[in-house]
Amino acid sequence: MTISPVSRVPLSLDVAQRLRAAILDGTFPAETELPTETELAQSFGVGRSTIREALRVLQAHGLISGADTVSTARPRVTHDRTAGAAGLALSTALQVGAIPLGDLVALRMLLEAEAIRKTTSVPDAVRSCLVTMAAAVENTDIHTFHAADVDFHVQLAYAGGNQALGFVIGVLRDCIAGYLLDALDAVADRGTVLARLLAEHQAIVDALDAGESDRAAELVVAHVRDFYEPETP
Amino acid sequence: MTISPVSRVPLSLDVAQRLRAAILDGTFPAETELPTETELAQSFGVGRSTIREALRVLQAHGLISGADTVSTARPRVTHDRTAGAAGLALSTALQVGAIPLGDLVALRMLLEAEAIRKTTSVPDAVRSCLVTMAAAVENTDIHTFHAADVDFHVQLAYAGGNQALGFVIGVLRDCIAGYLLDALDAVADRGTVLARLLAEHQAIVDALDAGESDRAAELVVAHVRDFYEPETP
DNA sequence: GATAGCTGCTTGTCCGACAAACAGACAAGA
DNA sequence: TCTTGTCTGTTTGTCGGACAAGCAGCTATC
Repeated sequence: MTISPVSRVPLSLDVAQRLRAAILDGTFPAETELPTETELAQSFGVGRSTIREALRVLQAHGLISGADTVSTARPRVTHDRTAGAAGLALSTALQVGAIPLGDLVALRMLLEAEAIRKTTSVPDAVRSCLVTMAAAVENTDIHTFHAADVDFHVQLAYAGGNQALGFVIGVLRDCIAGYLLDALDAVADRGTVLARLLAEHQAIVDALDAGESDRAAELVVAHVRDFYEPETP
Repeated sequence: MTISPVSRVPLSLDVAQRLRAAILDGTFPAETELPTETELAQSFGVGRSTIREALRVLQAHGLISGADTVSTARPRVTHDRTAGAAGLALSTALQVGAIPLGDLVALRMLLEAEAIRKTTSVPDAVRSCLVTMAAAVENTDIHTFHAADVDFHVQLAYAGGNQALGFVIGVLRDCIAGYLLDALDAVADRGTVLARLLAEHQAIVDALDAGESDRAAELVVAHVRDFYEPETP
């Protein structure tokens, strides 16, 4: 009877959990390089392959930066982009059908309305998004427009002052982005649609500038709803 | 010049993405076993280690069931538990993101109020949580009470019908759970506090039973707020 | 002092190996 | 014939070794 570990999780996942805990509790502080794979393997008493699998898991959770961007030979720094990972995971759940799109949209409306209600002044970053969008409308550049659109909403969400709110809205946007782009792609008369969207964004900012947060909240709800339920007039 | 792939992502991540796409587009239907690791390695033209790393990534995304439960030698079936993976990712992001507790609580109040406003009938599961809580009050059993408390709110959140709402509330609860338990631990007169919390939960259910969703929503907001800001009378 | 080359380390990938667990076949006994 | 025990093959989980490529730091040369 050599061993008899408590449960039956593979070593690699166990290591992943321990590494995750070590990162979260600050043993490996943020923006710091982790030890070498070989060092980790030795300190955990496992083989390098096992460590690599564990690192992949952490990477998928966004806790360590690594190969998803450049993957050069530089070791690896610690957590960042966890929000992106969460967005991806949420969007996966969405695609697989675990969560209906309509529910996500409803949630987004609720959150954005609340964030805007709490917003008193419009940050410059939001205004510059409007400028970018306007330029994109000229060129009928869907992708630029969409990027600015996303930025607009996220910036506005954070402007409300509640970081949790801003964060979740950002994740939701990441998650819905695919659908949005597809929808824009499928639209025949893009110029008109983009112009209308731009006008709606502008109206929201105008309402906020006028100090009418509640009206801005209504506008944003309508803005989101209309886009996802174009059939309802 | 043997190859020159577009960017510099490691093979394993590339394989992971292709596998992910294959799963999402139905090449590997749900509840089906994937091919053997060796077969996958051959069909992708890579080594088994590479496939294993890719599989870990998919597993972290919740797209394939594998070792997180039993990890027995049975091959592996496909997607499920993507929501759980998304929850973990979101909660990780929230922890790492150093989001103030107050913001999390505010978000939770907003979401729970909305969920309750949308709730018409109280599910039996929620009522049984009340029973469990009552028993826990008798024994001053903090942990059981807390578990039932969490279950109560999550069940109620899903009762509103919006799965995304329930989902996010569950994640938020996970994030806040640590704080909550600590707070309960620090309380001197636990019996009184638990009894009061139980009464508040009961009042929420009563309001819902009476068809007064709005009042129930107010009660839940007060319930959450009072717990986190005990100084404000 | 500046630059070019060398050396070592680290990652990404592959391969071969082995124990353990499981599935199916196959043979022995009731 | 049916049951049961064994045996073999397959598959996962893990390890170790191997090698190419990129990068850092040092050294030697101009």
